[in-house]
Formats: sequence, structure tokens, C-alpha cells
Amino acid sequence: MEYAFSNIEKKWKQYWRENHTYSVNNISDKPKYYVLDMFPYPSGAGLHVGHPLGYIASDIFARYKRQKGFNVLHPMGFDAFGLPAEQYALETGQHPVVTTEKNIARYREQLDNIGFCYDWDREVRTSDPGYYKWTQWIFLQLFHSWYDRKLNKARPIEELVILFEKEGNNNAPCPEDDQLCFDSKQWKEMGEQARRETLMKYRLAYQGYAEVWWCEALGTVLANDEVVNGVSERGGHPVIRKQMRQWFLRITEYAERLLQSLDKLDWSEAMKEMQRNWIGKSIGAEVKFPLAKDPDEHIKVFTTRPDTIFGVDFMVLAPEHELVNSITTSEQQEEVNRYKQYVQSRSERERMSEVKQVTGAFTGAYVIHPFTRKQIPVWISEYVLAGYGTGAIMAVPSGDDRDHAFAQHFNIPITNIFGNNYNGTAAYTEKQGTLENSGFLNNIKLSDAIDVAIRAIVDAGLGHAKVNYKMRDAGFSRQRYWGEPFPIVYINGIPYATDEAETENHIGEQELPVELPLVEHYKPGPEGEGPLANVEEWVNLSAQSNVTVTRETNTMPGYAGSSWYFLRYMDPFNNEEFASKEATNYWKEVDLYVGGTEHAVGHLLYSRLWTKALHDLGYISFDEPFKKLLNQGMIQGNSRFVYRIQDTNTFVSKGLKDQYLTHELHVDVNIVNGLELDTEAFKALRPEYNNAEFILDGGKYICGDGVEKMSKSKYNVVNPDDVVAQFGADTFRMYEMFLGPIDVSKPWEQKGIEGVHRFIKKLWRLYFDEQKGWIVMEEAPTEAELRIIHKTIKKVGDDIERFSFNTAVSQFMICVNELSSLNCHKRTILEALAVIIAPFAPHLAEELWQTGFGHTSSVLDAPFPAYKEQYTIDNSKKYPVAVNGKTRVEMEFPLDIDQKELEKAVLADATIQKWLEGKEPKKIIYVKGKMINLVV
RNA sequence: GCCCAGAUGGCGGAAUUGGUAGACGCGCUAGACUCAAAAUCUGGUUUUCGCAAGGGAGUGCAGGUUCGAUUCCUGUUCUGGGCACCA
Repeated sequence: MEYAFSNIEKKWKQYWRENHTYSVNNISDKPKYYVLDMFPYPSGAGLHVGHPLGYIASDIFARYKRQKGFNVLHPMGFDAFGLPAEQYALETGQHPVVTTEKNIARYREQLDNIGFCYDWDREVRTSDPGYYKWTQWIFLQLFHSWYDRKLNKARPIEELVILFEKEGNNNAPCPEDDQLCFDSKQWKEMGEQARRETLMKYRLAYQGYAEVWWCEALGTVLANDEVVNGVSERGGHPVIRKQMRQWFLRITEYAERLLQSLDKLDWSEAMKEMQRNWIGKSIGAEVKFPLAKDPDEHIKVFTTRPDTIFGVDFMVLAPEHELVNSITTSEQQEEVNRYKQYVQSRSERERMSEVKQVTGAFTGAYVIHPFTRKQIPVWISEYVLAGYGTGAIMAVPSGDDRDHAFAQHFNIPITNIFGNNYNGTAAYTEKQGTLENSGFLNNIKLSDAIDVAIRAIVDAGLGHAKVNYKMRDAGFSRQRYWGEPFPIVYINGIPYATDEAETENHIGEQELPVELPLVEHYKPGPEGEGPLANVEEWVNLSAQSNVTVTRETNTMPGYAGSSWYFLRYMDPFNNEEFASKEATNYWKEVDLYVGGTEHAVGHLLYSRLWTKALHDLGYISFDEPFKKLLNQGMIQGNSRFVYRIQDTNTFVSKGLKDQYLTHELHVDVNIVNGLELDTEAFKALRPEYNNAEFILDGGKYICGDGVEKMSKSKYNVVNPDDVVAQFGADTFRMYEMFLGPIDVSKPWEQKGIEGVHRFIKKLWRLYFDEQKGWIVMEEAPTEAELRIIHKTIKKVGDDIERFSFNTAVSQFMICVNELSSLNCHKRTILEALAVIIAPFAPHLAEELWQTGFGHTSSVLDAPFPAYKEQYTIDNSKKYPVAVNGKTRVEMEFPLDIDQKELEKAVLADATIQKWLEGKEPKKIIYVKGKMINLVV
């Protein structure tokens, strides 16, 4: 009987579907385990072989855990809102609902083809109104909440109102404006609009202003992605930064908690480090510098180096800083305007990256140094960002590289406060030595000076110690169509949630979801508003004569739906809650989350925020979403090139191309075998190639190759469906795992898959003979056979636990090689092998388990066997014996040998005696079970 | 520019805690079986010197710690990911 993988795989896929093998119940006496993949965005290109890498790893782990006796939740869904579908709609007129549906169907088919054990009954789609109803609902919970800094948690906004009525905002400082101060009386005297504006400054989901890329020619806001080299990707039109009204999530209130609780997560240090850097906690001081012209006005700076305050030679404001207009002198106005215009065209990335070219403009204004009373010039420059700290810095050229470059470029005199440590040509940025030229800080060690400086600043009433976070509030609106609409309406211009009393009074009760209206076209609305602004009958709600009621026309960003989807899988049909308490209390957080590092800060940080907020408000019992994180690497494309001789239709093989003037062209990897081009297939590829001619090298056309991103445009996309058709899903799964460590990126190399396929066929032959069929027999296994299977059980189990799937596959190969050479066809051995290979090659294992061994339930429910230690431990060891660290000979000794005895035997060895050259070894190093080294 | 990661034969990679570098697979190569091919099986395969026995070198590059370093430390180069509206 031959290994007919396509019949076998078809059969068992059907069996699993019919028997609901992958259905998971929320009620079980087994311990729970939650394995989750980052769900995909269903793009029009379909899955390529790179996508399933992480899915295969998590699938193996989920199956293994189930065999280990856990109730395993392993769901899948689709992150279905997003820019590409909308862009496609703009170009082709096809509605995103239609294209998304089509893409999902394709993805689903491709995923099924690989044999994943997803419980598809729990599938979620973020663009499904039944799903985004709850995305909107959670948004409303954030809108209706504020962050209590005393209790360190989110609380309902009604409790803040009660507090305001009682005592004003004394005990609830405003996160947006620390100057804001009112008492109970003032609160009560505020009108409706003022009250709501005040509350907006506290809400966790709030309205503010932010800069976006604005393209006048296209009349729309662009994503960073859509801006290439300072112009729009479509059409190459100029773009500028423009302030627009936006929604935000007040993630900054959670900065400290997001930072602290990283410690309890089982994520890679690198990943945690990236989040720490993103949060960017820094400790320093906020200091006020009074303006020379108007001492009542101040420029407020944040600095991590208050100890260098006597080295301040100038101030730098972000060009967008609110004071720039008012302080700029008339003589400098023109230059400042010109500079601001330049900065408008610069992305934040460019502004931060720029080191070669120093730019800036002098405002003509001065501040007074609070200690020396000297006049200090105020500049603006792009290297100071409006969103970071206070948007203004005190520049200390002798102690900061960028300040130093700036001072040199604009010929600003530099004050040296570091004595000999500063050499006049480069800033001194270390913290050794003592301060000089620094008034009361003179002769104080730099390491102590920060505290002394802060105390002096506080005593003089100039400022205070401050912790600053680089992280900014998360922009939460997009001027787009294909996203979740906001459950927000404007009543006479004031934003209200759709579940508030005022809204009900004016437009009747508003049930969630606020559905995305179907539209005819996707062009932007007026003034950079989203396409929804064009849908008048949707935007304008029935209003009484004296009131206007309109809907919010922004939509939510891509990460809205993905910030909480892992909760919905627990209880996907619930129409009363986002998920029941019973469900979330049972499944709790995700035990293993698998995905790429490209989500290091975006998605992973926002999910953590939503989880913490839902926890604070009492909806879930845990405050971190993902306990363990496994990052998978990317599979890159392995491109192939052909070389066309200039102005001809002749293609020359790679080795001979230097003899001609050639153009390098991508060629579809699917018509290249290894590096050899299928010239007939190439001719058939495109009409213009029909009469192509080839200059061969040794009878073959050899292509060039290179590693690039896998993408359609590079003709290097390999569809898993094609691989599965040729080799079967089991081979495909094992091969992807065999490629290398799961977290490392590597290029796809089709050649190697045959080795894995050969291995599976070899394994098959342990069970089936081509003529005789099933050849497994009842016979007691030998010691050697037991040793190999028990070592394999141990190694494979250990390797799965540490996500080292490539070495597990190697061990299977070693095991099958050995069993083959031992001619072993014994049931005890082979039954265990079928069970432990089931997570990797589920179809094959099921065939062996049920058809072969005659079991009547799935191999998924066969317990993963336990290994016996007596068969995994050797009792002797072939030691490498080294002289001065160089291995000279191998000698075998029992593991429990006495050291004296061993030394005697080693010294008596002829080879060793030769290398000792008659000298006495100074030292004999013997590490039990490892090695022996003689030091001469 | 800043942050994070990686670099080992012709190729993918192994070496789990500082202890025999190159497991396993691909490719290449020699052979067996075959009329032939496919499939399968057996041997060889880091490099260099040598007929061989045996020796030298070797884990991106330059140093360091150690009896011993792919592994730890310092510096450096290159490649990949992220940098707030791609998802």
C-alpha cells in the first residue's frame, strides 16, 4: 500500500468536520488552555506560504496540549476592516463588504487545506455588525470613564460628576490641563457645554486635535503608508501636516501600569524592551523660564538633566508650539513663517532622523535664566517635537549632542559647565566628574547634582520634579469609510454618546450597533472628512426645529476590533454582552499568543490597554490579555531573475550574462526548478515571450536568485495550496517547521521539501508494505527499539514545550531512520510514534491510528505517552579527551566511574602520552558526562 | 537617526546550563538494483596540507575573560523588524 496522501487527507478532513472533532466546550472538568493566533487581515492576494508558519506552530501546540489532557480553545477569525479594501473599492467600485467576503472565503479555504484544528464555530469578523456592536460598546465604556490617579484605576464618569458637585476637581487633577482648577460652586455654575467640555478632558476616550497628512490635490487625509518621499503615493501630489479634530484613547494615564505589569508577562525580553522604549518613561523636572518681554508668561520645559541648568545657552520650541506666534518679533516673523512652512512638509520620522542638516529659526524673543538672570535667545527647530514633554527644551550645548550641533551651526556661544571633561568640539554626555560655572552647583558631582538642582528649582518656585512618558495618547479616528462607525452624535455641535439621555430625547433610543451605511462611492467628504460625511441621510438625524443632530463621520482605526477579539472567541454568539462572565472567568487570558514582531507596540499595547480598562470597570477578572507570547519570523520570498539582452528578446543564462549588456527581470518562481528555468513555460507566460530565445549554459538556463519580501509584484509568491497539492498538508506542515527556529526569518526554499516528504514515506513503510499492506505485528520490542522510541518521546515533548519544532522534526527523522535499519514493525513502538507525530502530521497519524491500529476515536484524544527514564539515560559516555583544550582522542567510560580510576586510564592512553610529551599535567578537568581536559 | 533582533559548510539549520562545531535535511558525488528511468538502498561530502597515518585553520569582523567561547564581555560591519493613519 502506497502513501496516498491526497485520499488520506481528504478523508480525515471530512471525518473531523462530520464529527465536530475541533468543537470546544466552555464547560469541562479538564484544565483550560487558550492558544491564539494573531488573526489575519484577509487581503486580496490570499495566503502565501509565509502566513501559515505561526499558525502551524500554534496548531501543533494546541493539539499537543489536548493530548496532554487540556480543554484547548484554539479559534480563528478575520481582522476584516482596513485600508486596502477601501482603496480597492475606490479603484474598482466594488464594495468592501463584497470583496472582504470573497477574500475571507479564499483564506478559509486555504487555511482548511492545511488541516488546522480551529473551532470554526467561534469565528469572529471585526466587520460583522454583531461583532462591532461590542467594539462600539467598549468604546462607550471608555467614553463614559475617567482615570482616578489616586485609586489608580478607571472609574465611571458619573462618579467624577458626583465628585465635582461635592468638591470640584481638587482631588481629581485634569490629565489634559494641570492648571485647570474649579470648586463645587464653579462646577454648578457651568453651562451644559462647559461641563461637557470639562468632562471631555477626563474621559478615557476623548476628542482632541492631531496632525494628519493632508493632500490638497486628492482632497483627503493620507496614512503614513500612502506618503512616499514627501508626496502622495497615488499621483505624487504634495502633502502637508494638518491639524484635525480626532478621537483619542487616553493611554497615557495607563503608562505606568502598562510599564510595571510587563514584568509579569512571559514575553521575550526584546519584546518587552520595545514596549518599555515606546512608553519611554523618563524622570526629570519641569522648569519655567520667564519671558524677557513679559515676565508673567513662561516657557515651560521638561528636562531629564536639571543638573545642567547653568549650561543653558538657548531655548528651542517646537515650530508648532502655541507660544511661537505671540513671542516672535516682527523682524523675525518672515523667517519664522518660512521655517514653519518647511516643517509642515516634514514627517515626524524625518524630523527625528535628521542629523546631517541642522535647521531652525530665531524668534527674536528671549527668556530670563531663573538663576543667572541672563537673557537667553529662543529658537524654533524641527528636532523638538510638539507632542513630547512640553514641546520645548532648554538647550545645553556642552552636554547634549544635538544642542551642540545646533549651537555650532548658528554660532551660539557655548557655556562650558564640565571643565576639562568638555573638549570644545563635542558635547560631554557622560555623568562623571563635577560641575563648574554652575553657581550653587559648583563642585558637586554630576551623579548627585540632579537632586540638588531639583530641590533648588522647587524652592525657587520655578518648577517641580516630573516623570515624563514619551508615549502619547492613541489617535482613535480615521477619515475613512471601511471601519467601525462611532456611536456618537452631535447635538448642536456638542458630542454625546448614543446611549445618553440627551440623545434619546432628541432622536429616540439608540441601539447598538450604529451600522455602517452602504454607500455608492468612497470618495472623501468635504474638508478632509471621511466618506461618511457624504451620506447626508445617515449623518443628519431627525431634529426638532431648534436643534441640529448629526452623526460622527469618522470611523475607528484598524486596531479597534483587534484590541479585544480574543475575548469574543470565548462567547461569540452572546447578544447581551461582549462575552459572559462565566466564559471570561473560565478561559481568562490567552495562555499562548503567536504572531509576528511587527505588532510589538501597536496591537499588543492597545490590547493591553483595553484589557486593563475592562478589568478596572469590573467586566473581566484579569488585567493582561496575553500571558505568553511567541513571535514567529517571516518567510521571505526567494526571487528568481532572468537576464534579457538589451533591445532583444534573447535571454542569457546567469553564468554568461556578463558577456552582454542585460536587464535583470523577475521571473515567476513557479516555473523555475531550483535555479533552472523551464523555458517552455516561460515562453507561454506572456505573448511577448512566445518567440523568446535563450543562450544556455551547459544545456540549461540558470536563473539568478535573491531574497526579498514575498509579494505579487516580485513574482516570488508561493501558494500553500500548490505545495499541498504536490506533497500533502502533512509534508507541508512538517517542512515549514523543519525550515528552522520558529522565531527566525528565512527565505522559502522549495527544494528541501522533498527530504521531508521522503521521511514521511519512509515512516509510512514502517507500517505499510507495498504488497503486503499493514505489517505491524505483536512482538515484544527490544531494548534498542525501546531506547529509540522513549528518547524520541522525551525529545519531541521537550521540544514542543520550548517551541523548538525544527529539532522535533529532526528527532522524528532520526527515530524513523533507526527503526528502519532495525527493521522494526512492532505495535508498542509504532503506536506510540503515531500518537506523538499527530500534532505535526494529523492526517497521517489519524490514518495510522484509526485505519491501521483500528481505534475508533480520534488520535487527538489519545494521551501523549510518557517516557520511561530507564530508556532515555545512557550509563556510559564516549568522552572527548583534550590536551590544552584540543580534543585528541575519544575514550569511553561508565558514568559512575571514580575520578582517580578515570585519570589513571586517561594518562595510560598512548595518544595522550604522545601529546603530553612526557610532561606531568598541571590539572585534570573532568566534567561528568561532558568532557575531560588535561592542562599542561 | 533611535529602539529591537540576527549572522555557523554550496544551502536550510543543530549544538537546551561555557564542555567533541557542523546533528537532521537539501544539494553534490560514487556505487547497488534496473534493458532504462523513477522509486528505494549504501558510502562520501567545512576547508587546507598529506599517498596515508596524521596535522593546521575555522561559527560576520577586531579584541577580551576562561583550562575550554558558536555560547559571556567590549567595540565594529552587514541584514531584517518597529518608530504612533498598513495590518
